[in-house]
Amino acid sequence: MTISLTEENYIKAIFNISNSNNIGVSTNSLSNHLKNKASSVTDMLKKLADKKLIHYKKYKGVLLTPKGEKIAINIIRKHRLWEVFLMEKLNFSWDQVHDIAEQLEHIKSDELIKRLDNFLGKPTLDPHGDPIPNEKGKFNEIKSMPLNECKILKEIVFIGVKNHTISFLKYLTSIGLGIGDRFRIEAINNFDNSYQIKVKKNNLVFLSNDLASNILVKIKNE
Amino acid sequence: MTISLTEENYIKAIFNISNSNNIGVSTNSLSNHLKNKASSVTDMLKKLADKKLIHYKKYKGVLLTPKGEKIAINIIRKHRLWEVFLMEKLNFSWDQVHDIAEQLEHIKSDELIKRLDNFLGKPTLDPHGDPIPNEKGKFNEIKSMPLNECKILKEIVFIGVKNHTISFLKYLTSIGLGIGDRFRIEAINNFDNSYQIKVKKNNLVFLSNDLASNILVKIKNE
DNA sequence: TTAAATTTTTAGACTAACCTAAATTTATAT
DNA sequence: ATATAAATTTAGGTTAGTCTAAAAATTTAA
Repeated sequence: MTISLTEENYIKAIFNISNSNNIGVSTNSLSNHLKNKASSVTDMLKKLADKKLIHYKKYKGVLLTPKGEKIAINIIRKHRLWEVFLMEKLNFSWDQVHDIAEQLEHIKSDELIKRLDNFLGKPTLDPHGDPIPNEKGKFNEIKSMPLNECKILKEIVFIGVKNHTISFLKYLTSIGLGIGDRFRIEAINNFDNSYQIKVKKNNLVFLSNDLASNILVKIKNE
Repeated sequence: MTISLTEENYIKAIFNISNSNNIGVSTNSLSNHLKNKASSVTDMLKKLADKKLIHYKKYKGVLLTPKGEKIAINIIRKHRLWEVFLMEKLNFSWDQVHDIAEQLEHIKSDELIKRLDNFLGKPTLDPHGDPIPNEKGKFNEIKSMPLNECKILKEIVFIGVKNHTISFLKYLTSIGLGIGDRFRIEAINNFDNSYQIKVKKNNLVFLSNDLASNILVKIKNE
């Protein structure tokens, strides 16, 4: 069975949305995500259901079948491996890799991905701290929390982002924050729940609660 | 102006055919090359002509405009750079790289190609000995001749192939012949113009004239 | 130089993936 | 509980790229 580029993008979108919401994916959420009209989405859902890639009942939202999920995970694996390649080997910055990987993820060759994985040293995390599923599709889940859930002053490790927009990533770079960096919560302002943190030897940085909610961290030594 | 993947493939085909025949490309030759019906080709030719990528006059065959040629050369540059990557970095063999590069050549990012080129050390030849056009589209033409034009026993350098099929490439590998290798013409059989050559310390190998016509060589020290 | 063969184009249809507008179903709010 | 709002689907249309069959132009060969 061949799966078109467009079908791949729908499957990936269903996976991403259901993974963050953990419930049946609505037609409208897909329509927003893919910037297509809801009626176009309905058309495609019928097609994917015919191919047994999703469970679809009119008006009830969709979920991937195991077969669909396998395809989704493989695309994500390819996307993240290519991101590592672009950053590690071609020296792109973490805010430049997404759009190119969005194209590369559709290249069809299992052998290519196997060799790329080896070439990169079988990485388990992509440049944004997201886990790379292994060849069998298993994710190595990392326990993390949004920074704004830390309510005490502590030494913290920055391990990922929730928001992947270029501007957000560039902002983090501008305040000297990169994946794996340690920093300290110096103050939490209780009037607006904003944060003051100190990254390495840099000056104090103020972060709104909203911003902090998009920074994934773990407590040092935990 | 955006150019679809299909349009890119037509442009590339026109370039390749006109470069080997050096004359206007016929509808039928494109039809054969692309394995599409001639009527489909005609449709696309009209579209490419509207976009000023080809010169097209009904029944008269086509040629690329400078604009079209620039696009063709860029695709070839990308194709060949990716082939070098696949072989040099991912250890694919020279008979495996074509099909994957056929997909990778359509990835759109000038920055990516610039960085890939640098990463690979700005190679000038691909794994089959074909020249890689530089960023400005200039080919470094190598003077070569088909082996079957050598009529005297000589020391020879293997620098390219005319036939790029997997089976031909595998055959050359099986007799120990790789790009850059030197070998000696030990005999030319005048009844059928077949060749006997000695590659390194290997035994004598017999090559039909037809086979020899697909092996591009230069005379050593010329 | 004209008839036959070949090549190319035109005409009309199909599919995938999109769209708008209207109809239908489900959710929400008095 | 029912009217209104929101979400979803259906109906019908468009475009890109393909196809088959028929018509037209060009080439070839007697």
